[in-house]
This record gives sequence, structure tokens and C-alpha cells, in this order.
Amino acid sequence: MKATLPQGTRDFSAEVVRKRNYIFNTIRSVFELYGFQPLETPAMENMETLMGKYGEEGDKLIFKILNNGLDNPVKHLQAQQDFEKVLEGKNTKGLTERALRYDLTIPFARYVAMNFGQLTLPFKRYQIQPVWRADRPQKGRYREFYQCDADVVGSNSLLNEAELTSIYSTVFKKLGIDVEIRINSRKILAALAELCGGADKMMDITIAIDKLDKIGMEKVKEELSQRGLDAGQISGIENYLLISGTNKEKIHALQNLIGGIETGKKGIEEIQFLLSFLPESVTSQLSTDFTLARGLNYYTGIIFEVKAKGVQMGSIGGGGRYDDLTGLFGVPNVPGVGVSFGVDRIYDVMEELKLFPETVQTGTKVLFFNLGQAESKTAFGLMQQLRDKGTTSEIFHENAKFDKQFKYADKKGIAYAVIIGSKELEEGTCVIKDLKKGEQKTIGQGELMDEMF
RNA sequence: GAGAUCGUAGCUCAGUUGGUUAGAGCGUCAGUUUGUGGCACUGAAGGCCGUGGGUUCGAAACCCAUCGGUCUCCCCA
Repeated sequence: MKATLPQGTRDFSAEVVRKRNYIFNTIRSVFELYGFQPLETPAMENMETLMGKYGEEGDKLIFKILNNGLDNPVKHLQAQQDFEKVLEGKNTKGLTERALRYDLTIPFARYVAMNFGQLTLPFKRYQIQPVWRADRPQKGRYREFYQCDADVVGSNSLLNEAELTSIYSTVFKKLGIDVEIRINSRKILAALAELCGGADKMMDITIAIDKLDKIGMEKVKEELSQRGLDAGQISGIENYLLISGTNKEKIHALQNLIGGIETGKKGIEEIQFLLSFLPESVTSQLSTDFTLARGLNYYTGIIFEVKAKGVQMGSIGGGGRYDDLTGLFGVPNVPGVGVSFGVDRIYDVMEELKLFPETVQTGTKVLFFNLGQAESKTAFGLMQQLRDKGTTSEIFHENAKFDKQFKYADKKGIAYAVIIGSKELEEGTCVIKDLKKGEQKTIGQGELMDEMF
């Protein structure tokens, strides 16, 4: 059989794993620094936990897990009937009652709902785990990928938004990525909808205007028209979209447009709070973008999206505030706000901009040559002492020619070779060779532990 | 869900308007060289030309189908 990988999944070689860990560790350390606690949830969730939370499109992209025991003859008839339902596009517990997690937010909401009594509010958790989507893979898009989320629930304070914005800023500064953090508020979008088309048109309007920088004004107007808005409403939206300038100028223009509507006013105030509360070092990266919509429909307040400057890549982070995440799980009125980092895309950006520090790659430091049974026994003993000291070491797996052992060290980028042959064995010495410089020296075996590798 | 494009050695790819026995580079292994690597030279292994059908005297090449990869749209991280 031919060895293959499922579509949209990847193996990660040593070099890639180290680079990815560098990103994970950076993000994790910042989350911890801000007082967030780790959480891990299972790869699979019950079907009903996930279904209906991500919109119609999202439901289709959930990886479903086939139930076991369907071949049981007793269940044949039921299974066949259930399959008929699946063909009609319905879901049935008879065939599948579990699915792979689609994001980290819903499992988190499930966790909060299940443990609400025990949690100290506000509850700040972070979670770094893979998620799965049955999407068509393409550039920067996979069927298995990691998300790194940090959320605060049980608090309405905008201080949380400020903290999360600051986390974005800190992480990307540490990684060396120059970013633009775009912010908007769903309240502003709601106000726009109220003004031009009615609250029920909010989804249609946001979907259309979110595409502005991609398809341009004319196409957006076309789409709005297709979605049932009249010329007057579209012209109002056009005025809204034409807002430009600095953050201050944009907000001023926005106030004139929708400041008269209560929700709009509230949304503007929230944005203004963030811009005035945070220090200049963070706000210089902040950019108000009133066309920003974000797909997930549970956001209700401030929304975020992070883009890397200087590369062609989708967003590398996103998030926002939601009013009632756990209501669906029977625990109402738990507001929250969260952000997410797209590690796979961050990796691609850092690779493209060559931002990984060289020190990320740290493999074996010392290779002990194998020059026979007695020789390797002595070498092995010395190696274990070195390992106890924390120096990563290996011994060549068999007695082979120098040529071969050197080449092995070369390919693995090992810095030092320790050579113990018959002569050294007799003398109780060993040869240390610096493989990069090509220099070597002979020392007593006892002195090896004092060497700085 | 819609569309584009590509499948030839472990990898990256050549392969002329269809024409004898399908090539190169890298990598692997062996040797020159059983106590000093990276270089060089020599040699070897490694291919049902993704799969199935068709056209043809003749197909890696042309046609159809199918599977797989990649990319775009939709949507998203």
C-alpha cells in the first residue's frame, strides 16, 4: 500500500516542530503573564454541542464521527432508516453522535456551563489545541490546525478588551511580526443596519460590506442590491463605507452618521475607550475598520482582526465580545470576550519574513564516536555523565568508519565529536573535536565533564 | 458547493509534431580511503510515466473516465 496523508493534514518534521513550539511557547507565556489559566478539552464533542453554533455553512464543515457497532444485525433496519435521513441532509444520532471540535470557543462555553458553580468569575482561560474542519484545503488553510484562544467570561468590563488587545500587541512584538490590529463593534454595524434597511438586514449588510477591500465598492453595492436593499439604503451604506482617515477622523465622521442611534453611540464609545485607555505603543497598531464584520454570528460588541503587514495572508488572529455564550447550554447571562491566534498562518508569515531566530534549532550537541565494543562502553559511560549534566548527546549506533560517523554528525548539525579509540582507551584520554572549527584537543576522560559544550 | 491546474525514480524536474532500450540533478548505498568529516572521482540500486479504458502500426505524450495533489471562489484561522 502507498503511504498517504489525509487531505489538508501535515506531518511536522523536527525543524518545523521546533519553530512551531517557539510560537506556541511565546503565546503561552504571554497568556500566563496576563493571568490566564490553561484548559484542555477532548478532541471530540457530542454532536448536539456543536451543531447549530456555526451557522449553516459551519455545520457542513464539522467532521462527524461514525458510530461504532452499526454492523450489529439487530440495528440494521434502524441504521438504514437513519442513513435515509442523512441523505436528506438531516443529522441523526443513530449514525453519528460525536464530532471533532470545530473551534475552541464552543467547547469552552460547554465547559463553563458545566462547571459554572465552581468557577471564580471572571474566569480567564487560554487553550492551545488542534481543531478540525471539513473544508477544502488551500494556501494557509488546513483541515487540521491549531488555535490558541484566550477568553474572559463573567465580566462586562471593557478592561478585558484592553487586556486582550494588549496581549495581541505583546505577542506579535515578541515574535517580531509587524501587525495591524483592526477593531470594530457589532453595535456600530447594528446601528448601520437600523439606519439602512432594518435590524433584520444586519447579517446581509455585514456579509456584503466585509468584502469591500476584496471586491470593491461597486460589487458591494451590487451584492447589497441582490440582498434586497433599495437605492436609498445602499447610498446610506456607501456613505458609511466611504469613511476614511485617521482613527479620530473616522470616529468623527461615524458620529455624524450613526451617533444619533443609541446602539451606535454605545459602540463608538467602546472604541473610543480602547483608543484612549491603551498606551500609544499599542494604539499605534490599532486601526478602526468599520467594514470589519467577522463571520461568527455570536459576536455582539467589539470585534478584532489581526493582519500581518508586508505579506499576502489572511488574518492571523481574530476575536470579539459575545453577550451570552453559555445561554445555549442552560446558563444565561454570561458575557465574555476572547481572542484567537492562527498559529499555522503565523508560522507561514514568519517563514516568509524569515523571523525565526537561529537559536530555535537546538539538536544534539555532542556525538560520541563508536570505535569498537570496549571503546564504546567507555564512551557510553562518559556520555551518560554528560547527559546527567544536561548536555544533549548521542553515541554512534555501530562501529563504523570515521568517514561515516563524521558525515552523520555533519548532517545532524552536531557541534562536537568525542573520539575514544584504542589509543585513548589505553591512555584514559579522549579527543574532543569542534566540528565547525575543525580544531581538536586531547584531554583526560575525567576532564570531559568540565568542558563547556 | 463551483471552477482552474498538475500527476514521470525517495525529492525537484527534463522528455521535441506520438517513433527503438524513459533521462538529469539532488539524495541513498558501495568504493577510491579500517584514526580524522564537509570536496572530488568511480560505480550501483531505484520507474506498470497515478489508475482504468479508448484512438493508433506505435502512447509518458492525444481522447474519455476515475483517483490523488495544488490553487481560486464561497467561507474561514
